[in-house]
Amino acid sequence: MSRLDRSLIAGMPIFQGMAPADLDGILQKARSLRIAKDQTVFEQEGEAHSFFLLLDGHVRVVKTTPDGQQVIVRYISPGELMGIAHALGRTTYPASAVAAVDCVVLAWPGSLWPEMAASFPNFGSGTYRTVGARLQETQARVVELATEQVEQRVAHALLRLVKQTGRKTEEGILIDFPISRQDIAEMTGTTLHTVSRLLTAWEEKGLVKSGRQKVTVVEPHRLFALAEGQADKD
Amino acid sequence: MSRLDRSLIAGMPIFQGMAPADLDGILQKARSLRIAKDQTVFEQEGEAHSFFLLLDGHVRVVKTTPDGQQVIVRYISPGELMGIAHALGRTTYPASAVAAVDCVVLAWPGSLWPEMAASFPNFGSGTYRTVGARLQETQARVVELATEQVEQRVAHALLRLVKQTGRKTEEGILIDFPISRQDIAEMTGTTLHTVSRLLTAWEEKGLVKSGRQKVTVVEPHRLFALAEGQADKD
DNA sequence: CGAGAACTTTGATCCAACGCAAACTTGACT
DNA sequence: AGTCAAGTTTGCGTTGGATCAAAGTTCTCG
Repeated sequence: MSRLDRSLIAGMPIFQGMAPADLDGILQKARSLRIAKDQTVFEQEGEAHSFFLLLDGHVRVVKTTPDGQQVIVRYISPGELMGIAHALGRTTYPASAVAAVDCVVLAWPGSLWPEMAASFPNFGSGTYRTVGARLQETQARVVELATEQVEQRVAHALLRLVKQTGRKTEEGILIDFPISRQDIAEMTGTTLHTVSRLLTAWEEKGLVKSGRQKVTVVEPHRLFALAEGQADKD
Repeated sequence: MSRLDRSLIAGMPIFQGMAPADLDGILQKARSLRIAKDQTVFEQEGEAHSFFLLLDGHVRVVKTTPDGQQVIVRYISPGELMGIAHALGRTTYPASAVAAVDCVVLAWPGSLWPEMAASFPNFGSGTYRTVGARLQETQARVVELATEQVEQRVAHALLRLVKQTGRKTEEGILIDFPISRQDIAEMTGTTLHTVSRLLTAWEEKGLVKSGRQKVTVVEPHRLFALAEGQADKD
């Protein structure tokens, strides 16, 4: 296994304000893994043996219902923790994590969590801040699902992805990993058919450009207005 | 202000395993407040000056959208913390808390949060466990809203309330505070009309008994089956 | 480069649930 | 005990999206 350099993680919010020696200590305990596209990092209901930090790539966190329906809980971007079941006092993962593209992750044995949080207070509190932030996002989503129409929900979902992982191109802001109509449907509680119709309609109005597993937001402001419920003229 | 006795809080999970002296220390810094029914404990967007522990009563936590729609995020039962914006690094409350009945709460200045978490590690970690648990519940709700029909969602909501605050009566398990059709609608993302129709239908089948601001679950098992998607015979 | 798999589009139909409207019931307050 | 407000029920028309069905595209890989 190759040696892990502290520069890999030094810039990340979670490790903010930690001494270089501490970073090295943390890295010493980590394994780094390469996860091929469509492979899972961890599996729902599986024994929570590890927790992870995404170094490179994009991962989608998916919950599957007993009857096989899937809901995408969130997308993980580089620098974010995932599989932190241990921090929540769970012994099993509440969702699966699937690589949306080839990924590189760091993994620590879950049993290390308590001592890491204790030895590196910044790491512990950073994790809790992450959990708190996710609670708020998730509650915002509950409000969306409970009060908004599909069109607004899909618009919000795209805007969130743009903010999280948008990459500027000459056409607009591209969502920086392959994402299908089905994926968007699973983020918003609708069907791929409805998403397809919405994207087509938006494309005709010049709000977005989209193709196979690819969405570019051309006019974020108008899409935002739409997300907030103001119907778009023309 | 009356003296607060440590027996008030000694049995609560959050304060588990804390020395009597610590409990006294914590209580010393608390004010106790009486909140009349329908009064707010704290208000969405308001400066997060305090965090709270519910001693007695029931509180509903409500988010209001810009266009005035309301969503009930959760009900708080005695022994639970609320308004812990500070623990999440917020300076403003993300929702309002309204007393569903006359309540008694303890309040601490929000500025005290960091030192309390530091001086009483059990209290700090207990809070984080609470936040983690709420994240999981909230994610479960997202899955519900995204995949289930209204009937299943309402059934799930009632079962959750029964579990949280159910009181046995000779008719069945009563939800132990006044709750209107409108409230149930705001918990499940539907309308009071639909809730009313569902309750009427369930009452005819003998699953529940309900009246003005009152719901009793007569046959939890059958309601559960319904919540899981198995249609109820007859 | 040709075939098949994966993804997307589009049309047609249907229905769960909403929105509106009006009546009814229950409790609270005077 | 009578009035009013708050909460609930119920009917009816409408509709946003789901579902079903089929064709069209774009990749991938042998």
